[in-house]
Amino acid sequence: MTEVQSGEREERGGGGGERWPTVRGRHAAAARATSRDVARAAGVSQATVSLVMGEKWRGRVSERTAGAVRTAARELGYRPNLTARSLRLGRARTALLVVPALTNEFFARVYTGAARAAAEYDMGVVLYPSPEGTGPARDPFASARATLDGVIASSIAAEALTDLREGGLPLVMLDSEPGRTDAPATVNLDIADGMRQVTEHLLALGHRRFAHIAADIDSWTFRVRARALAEALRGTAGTVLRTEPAALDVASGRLAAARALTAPGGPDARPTALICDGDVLAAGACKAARRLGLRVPDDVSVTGFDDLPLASALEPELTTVRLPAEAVGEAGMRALVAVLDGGAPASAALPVELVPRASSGVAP
Amino acid sequence: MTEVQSGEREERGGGGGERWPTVRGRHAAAARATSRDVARAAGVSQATVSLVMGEKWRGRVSERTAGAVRTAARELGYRPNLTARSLRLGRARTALLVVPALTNEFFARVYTGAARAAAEYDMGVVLYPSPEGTGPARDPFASARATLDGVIASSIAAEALTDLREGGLPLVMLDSEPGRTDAPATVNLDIADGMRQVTEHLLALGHRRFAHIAADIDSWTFRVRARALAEALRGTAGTVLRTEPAALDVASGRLAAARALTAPGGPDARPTALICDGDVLAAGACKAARRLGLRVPDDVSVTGFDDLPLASALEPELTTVRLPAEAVGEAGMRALVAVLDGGAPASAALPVELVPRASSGVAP
DNA sequence: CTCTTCTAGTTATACGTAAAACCGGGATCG
DNA sequence: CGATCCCGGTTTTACGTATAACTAGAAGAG
Repeated sequence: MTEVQSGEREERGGGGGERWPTVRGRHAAAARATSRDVARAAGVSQATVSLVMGEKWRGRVSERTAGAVRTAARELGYRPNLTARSLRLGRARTALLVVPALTNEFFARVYTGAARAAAEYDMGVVLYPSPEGTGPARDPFASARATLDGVIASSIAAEALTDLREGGLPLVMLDSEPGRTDAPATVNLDIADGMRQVTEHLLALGHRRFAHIAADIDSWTFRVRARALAEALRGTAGTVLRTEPAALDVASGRLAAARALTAPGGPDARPTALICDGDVLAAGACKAARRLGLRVPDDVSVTGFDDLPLASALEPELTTVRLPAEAVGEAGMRALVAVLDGGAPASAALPVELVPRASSGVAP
Repeated sequence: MTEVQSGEREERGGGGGERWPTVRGRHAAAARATSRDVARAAGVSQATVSLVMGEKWRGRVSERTAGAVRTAARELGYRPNLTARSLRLGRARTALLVVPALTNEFFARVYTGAARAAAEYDMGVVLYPSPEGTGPARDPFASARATLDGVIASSIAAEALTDLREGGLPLVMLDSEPGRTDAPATVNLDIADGMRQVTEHLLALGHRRFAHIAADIDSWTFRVRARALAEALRGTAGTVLRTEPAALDVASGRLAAARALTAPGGPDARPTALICDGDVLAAGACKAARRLGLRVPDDVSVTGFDDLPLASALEPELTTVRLPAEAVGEAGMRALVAVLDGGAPASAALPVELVPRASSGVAP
């Protein structure tokens, strides 16, 4: 693999040579049949072909002619040029989905849901793996190689969205603080409820001393979790909550959990439940516990968040919160279409679900 | 969430109403400045704007005028309409990436790599989560909402590609049988070498009785693994290989491994190493071993494939084979660009790397 | 019989851009 | 001094489609 440094590209374009590596000439594929070719073959005008292909020929074209056009189209292997169509219509039927990182399965699933919903509206979704994806693509709108009708931004801080707003396109925010943005529509997960369910599940199992292995990312979803956890504990007397921040990977989770489990005060002060902000962190927490000679869940319960495949691959299987990622993408797409149709701004919050498994048990 | 059945859509479009839910009218955003607007503001012709913005004004436009154009463009917030540009140029600078499932992190990483490489060529990548993604999108070319310059297909059986070939576009195949297709270019992983490394690693640890927990998918990558494994064992006397097929999930891996570990012949005939076709299967295999009271790696070694984050989240951490997924996507994109530039068909095989970790140890 | 309406199309135009072809005038050259 | 060449632009055209505006003929209305 040749390493390619894609450093600063000069804006003035001064020097010699092409601005980009050449991708020249048309390939054989460019010999596609156009609507005019079909028209010629069918002995009609181009407009008629357009009418027939667009299924808009109610009373405008006879059944005979329409049949001839369709036959000709099929024989020539005609496919309408979507670029030309987009230009003509002024709409590309394409949405841009901005996600932090596609390798996070949550976002892959959001994409899947969005793409599925888009297909129902004969729309497409193009991805922009965003800000933190440090690739050379700087401009979301240019990275989409087509005109865009709208933008769906998932889990992006409202502040980081200024360049998206700049485009002036309809914007739907997913998984972001409701009300904080002036986006016409938002779709959120009821994260607070998820955290509440986790907490109550553990309280019901008799736990009183908790540690929150908290993602050290300053975003809405994690702030909500911390708040919901604190509130849920408030209802029960004699609870203790300790918070340990961690980056979102296994190793950090392990370190944070180790800190929580070895805090001064001895075994009697040790938390009996580790509430983690993600399954990945929970995996680390399990490691930490085992390394300290503690059994999960007998000595310490561990809970995750997200319900990744990882959660059921671990041993013991993780108690976690299932997030309807596809549904988020789907709802986001529908919301965008609603906005494009001139609908009123709307917000939705999707329910999440506690999945009790083997990593949580009665308090020791 | 409203459930939406997106069943068969009639091709004839007979009935009443619109074919698709409406997405009508232009949004406020459509009031974008065009090159003509910029021209007017700068007091030049549209052609001049095009020249300046295209960085092709070597000796054609004076520094003064170019400056005026750029100023006007900035003030009007001008962004060239990529759809129009694509139409004019006959190339969309867009490639279609066909993957089996984006939720498989391998493919998410392939996409990431392809997108990064694409950006270097000022190209874009649009996804088509393919055949098995049973969504309503049937037509890869229509699902991309733009004209395409080429197609990159990852891990798709050559037979399933007929409708991709039909488009007549340049095609690059990733991770597929070299020579089997007439694709102008292919990029493969040296899977055989990976399996060889695993086998030799285990042989060196003294293992002689193996079980191959094999993906029950009939694709090139898995056929190669089985063959390479068998060949690698051939060099050593007294080795035993048993094959257990499994679907690509944890539960199936567990069942297959359980079958392998409880086969008749008692502990002396039991395999001491489980070679799994994927980390997910390996996770299942570890579960099976532990459930049978066997310790990993003391009683039985387990190896995976892929080096997903899962591999290092498990306990013990998995010995596995790291696949340079981003590099595959990157090389695929570069190969496509080469083909578009009229280059000769080429094939590449990328090296893979054994990552020895805690799940493999000396034979008991 | 004339006027309207309907049918089944056609002609013409616009979307926004890139680039080929053109063009006026000053400098250069033989 | 006339022909040539560059410089710095402008005019024009084409990409492929969708659709508004038009039209020729037939049928029906009054």
